[in-house]
Amino acid sequence: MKESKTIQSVDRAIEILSCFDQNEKLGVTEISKMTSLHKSTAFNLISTLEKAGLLSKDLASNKYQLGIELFRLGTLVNYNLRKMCRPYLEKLVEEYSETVNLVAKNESLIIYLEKVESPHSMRISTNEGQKVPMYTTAAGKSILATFPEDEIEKIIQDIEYQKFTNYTISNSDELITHLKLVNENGYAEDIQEYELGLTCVAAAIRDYTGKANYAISVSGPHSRMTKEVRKRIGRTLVEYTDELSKKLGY
Amino acid sequence: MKESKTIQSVDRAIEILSCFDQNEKLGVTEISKMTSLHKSTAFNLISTLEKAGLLSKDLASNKYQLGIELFRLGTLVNYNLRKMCRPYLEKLVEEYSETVNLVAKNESLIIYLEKVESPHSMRISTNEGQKVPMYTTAAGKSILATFPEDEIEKIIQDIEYQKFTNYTISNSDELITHLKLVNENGYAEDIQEYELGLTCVAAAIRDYTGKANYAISVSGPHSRMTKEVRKRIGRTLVEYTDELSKKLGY
DNA sequence: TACTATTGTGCTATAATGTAGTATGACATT
DNA sequence: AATGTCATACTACATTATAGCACAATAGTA
Repeated sequence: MKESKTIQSVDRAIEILSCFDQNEKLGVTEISKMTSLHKSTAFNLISTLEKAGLLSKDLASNKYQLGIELFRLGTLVNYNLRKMCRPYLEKLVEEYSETVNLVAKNESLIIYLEKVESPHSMRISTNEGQKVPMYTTAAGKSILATFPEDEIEKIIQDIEYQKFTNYTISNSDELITHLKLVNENGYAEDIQEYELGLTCVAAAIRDYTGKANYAISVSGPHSRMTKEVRKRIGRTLVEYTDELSKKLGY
Repeated sequence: MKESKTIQSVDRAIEILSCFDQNEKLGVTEISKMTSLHKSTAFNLISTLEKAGLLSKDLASNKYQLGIELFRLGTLVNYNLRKMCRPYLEKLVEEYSETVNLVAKNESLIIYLEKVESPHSMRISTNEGQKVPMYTTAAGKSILATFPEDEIEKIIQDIEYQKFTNYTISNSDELITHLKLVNENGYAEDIQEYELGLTCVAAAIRDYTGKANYAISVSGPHSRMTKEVRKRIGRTLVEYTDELSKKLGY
């Protein structure tokens, strides 16, 4: 991939939007400091974004926040895929009464695209838009396992293992063992690897190349996610994701 | 409001993103035609957006689509408000078993921010990000009714009434009558005005100025939304939205 | 109440940037 | 094999965004 030139003002505008990762509301000066842009430059960019609805001004505090138009554009992302998967997510919740997520690969992370929540009051609750490392989630592992070995090698090299629980995968050998198991079973498990008490089963959705960018995962409290239950969920997931993969041309 | 100057390249970049309203996937040439930009200019803008993750290239078709980063930014919009309202939406679904929406004002339209769906198989299903005229929805009317008379006048002037059903409000007098009723009751009704068989009740959430930018609406099949039911829902909505308004400093 | 600090916003000259035109190579279709 | 269409690369030039300064409004402090 060539280092293509980017357009400065667009880059800067996007950088400004990204400032709102940490803060909900920001003033011009704050933004200019965070981005190291001249206050005047920041102001012009902000005004442009505001006029387009990507930012909106809060009249109470005279600060800016992310605008509705950005929300609307966000809902269009992967719209068809999400629409296509939704009935499957709902079926899964009906069958197993656990929270079901559709996730997408994003660099070395996965991001939660869509969820249907468990009806139980003790349930797993994820947030759409949330990002989590691949190696520590069932969904991430199920996606990773679809990649050819040499690519996996490359991806694995850059992982900085972080110990979330006692069960978290903490080195590449462990991860590769896991991935092999995933390919044998067709689905991946995460048994309290990311959070104590949280256990997930996931299977990947492949496209026409055989690679996966998406996965469906079922997450429940460890106590309810017994070996037996996980096996049943896994089988259903494989069935559903196979159907979806076919629809994507696999 | 002064006609502030906007930054051309940022404007153009946003225009490119908006092209994906109609089409999920677009090539460089298509985009350059839609935006009347030189192909080369479009390419540079697209590359910039792609590098930032706001667009992503589909390797199969060599076309571009909206990127995950845009989705992630979208989930941050009004995050706190949505989080604050969610428990109320859920309570409403539990109590009335109809689909509940949180909507926001956006110019002369309302946009669906968040929903919790009815458990019934016959249910109203809206899409987050969808836009609908204010005058033809309970939510829109409930918001409009909170504005001072002179502002209402101004907004009403620009409405182009479109007849969706036999019950659709079709002129400003009718609308004003409706709005008066909304202020008497504290909540708004839409009885098959937008779509036959679809009936809604809504109440607005006010901020510290007394104006409303958000509303909660309950939507159900007309057959289930009897006068009696609407009244009960209305009262609950007023109670909940009052609580929420207080949290916003009203 | 007066004073100070900090804010958002407006303006302009200039230097840096984005732009359009052209070129190329890849792929598909005929 | 030839033609057309596509995404992508490069460069010179003119347009554009930028930084610096100025100012008014607000918030905070003495």
